[in-house]
Amino acid sequence: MEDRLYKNIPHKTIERLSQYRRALQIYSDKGKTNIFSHEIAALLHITAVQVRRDLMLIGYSGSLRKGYDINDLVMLIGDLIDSPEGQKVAIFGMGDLGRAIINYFQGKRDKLKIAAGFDTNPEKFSHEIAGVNCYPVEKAAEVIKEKGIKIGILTVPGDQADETVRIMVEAGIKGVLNYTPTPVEVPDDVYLEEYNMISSIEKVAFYVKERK
Amino acid sequence: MEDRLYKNIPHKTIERLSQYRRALQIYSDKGKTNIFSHEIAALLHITAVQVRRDLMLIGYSGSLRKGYDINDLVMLIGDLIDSPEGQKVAIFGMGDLGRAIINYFQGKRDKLKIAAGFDTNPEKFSHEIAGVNCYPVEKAAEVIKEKGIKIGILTVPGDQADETVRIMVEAGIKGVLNYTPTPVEVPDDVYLEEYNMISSIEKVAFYVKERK
DNA sequence: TCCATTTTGTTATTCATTTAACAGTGCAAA
DNA sequence: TTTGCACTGTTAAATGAATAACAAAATGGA
Ligand SMILES: NC(=O)c1ccc[n+]([C@@H]2O[C@H](COP(=O)([O-])OP(=O)(O)OC[C@H]3O[C@@H](n4cnc5c(N)ncnc54)[C@H](O)[C@@H]3O)[C@@H](O)[C@H]2O)c1
Ligand SMILES: NC(=O)c1ccc[n+]([C@@H]2O[C@H](COP(=O)([O-])OP(=O)(O)OC[C@H]3O[C@@H](n4cnc5c(N)ncnc54)[C@H](O)[C@@H]3O)[C@@H](O)[C@H]2O)c1
Repeated sequence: MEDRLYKNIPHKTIERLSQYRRALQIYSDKGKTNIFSHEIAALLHITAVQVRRDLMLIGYSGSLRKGYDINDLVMLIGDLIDSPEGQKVAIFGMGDLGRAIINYFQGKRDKLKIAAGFDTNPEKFSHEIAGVNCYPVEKAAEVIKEKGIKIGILTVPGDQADETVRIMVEAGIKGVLNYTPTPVEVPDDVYLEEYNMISSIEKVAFYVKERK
Repeated sequence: MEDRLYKNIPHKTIERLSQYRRALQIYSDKGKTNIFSHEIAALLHITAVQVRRDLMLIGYSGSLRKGYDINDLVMLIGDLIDSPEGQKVAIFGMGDLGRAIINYFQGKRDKLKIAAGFDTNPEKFSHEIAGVNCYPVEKAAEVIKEKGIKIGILTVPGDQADETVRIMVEAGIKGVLNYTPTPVEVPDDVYLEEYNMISSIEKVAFYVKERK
């Protein structure tokens, strides 16, 4: 099974591929058609070896003299990480962070669209944000199934995280990005990614302190 | 040198310690005074072994029958990751994300305070957010030195990231948390942590797609 | 008193990721 | 032609992190 191959790509490589694509766009906009591994590396402040290794894993070969064809590479990365028919995302919790994410993300990616927001506060229902409608959470299952949403971003208050993620999973969400400081649990067939901003800030603070 | 020890603690352990502290608070608020490794593990959805291993690394010993003393542990984690005199943070870019972070973070941590914001847009200067004043970036060096700020969070537009981080470093910032999609470079004596939200979303989308 | 149970602390092992080493190749210049 | 250079692609080694394995200690009950 060909797809199996992709399963063996390290998580970190997937993250970098997403960043390579952005970096390539910058070079492409400058009118360049080809790029060397060390140029990609410089843009991301990583090593050229790592770039080549990542590209090896996705089976792309560059030209020895001209490096990589930017268009080809952008397309190949797209083939790998994008879903051809596109994927839809829902935001749970239309507060400060939820709104910031919508304003920031919407329109950035062709194949990835925020298709709905959910909240418990009726004040949020009236107006849309960057073209995204806000629905009451009670309608989550209905809206998510109707629109075929499979990805959910969790930005409710921490004490609502468990209950909300339960609703998300129930409604058919298969990937959760949790920005809440509360770790949540999902079934095995749901992919979970958590990011704790306070930990990040404290981590930076710790290493600043230690270096003194 | 005793401090050397702490240098060998894995980065991931530092992140978890920050999360342990939050979890411990929850148990403490319930009136509990002691906790077992498997209880901490359950709150964070990790294994008890990992909790014990992390605590071993910071040199804390629990009681065989009663587990860990919550107060002692909270204090020890504080001794390790907090700076006794406190640390100050500056936000560069008082846009949607910068404001969300201030509203969210300010007041959450005793030893970590957002002490200033910086922006180029004069409209931002007039009013403060959650007690945080916004200054023009030209004043960054002055304000940062005066207040003794050592940590900076970068939330300017991507194309301003390089120039802004240069200003930060110049002004004496020793730890940077970059939320911009543009990777930045800092001197060796500055600690850098980058987080790319789009990569995270694309990563979730990728694994959702692959699991089908 | 002694044994079974529970939980800790630590060492050993496995797994994941990065970095290093190097062979191979195409081109340009001698 | 041949040599040197600047790349790529791949295998090998090193580092970092999670998991497994297990000895040791404290308690309660047989
Ligand atoms: N603001 C930040 O910069 C930031 C950073 C990191 C993490 N976070 C976390 O993200 C979450 C949201 O932060 P925020 O600053 O946007 O808070 P917020 O209070 O502005 O927004 C929370 C939103 O969730 C809604 N809500 C409450 N209960 C809900 C439920 N059960 N179902 C659906 N919606 C519900 C509220 O009505 C509100 O609109 C919090 O958990 C916070 O800890 C925020
Ligand atoms: N909003 C989000 O959810 C989100 C998520 C992830 C990453 N980001 C990134 O964070 C950054 C900010 O996002 P945002 O949504 O808050 O954008 P924004 O446009 O709302 O805010 C940017 C702010 O930076 C200020 N600014 C511009 N140039 C500056 C300079 N040279 N020095 C200081 N301040 C300057 C602007 O005046 C503005 O207030 C962007 O790089 C974005 O890609 C945003």
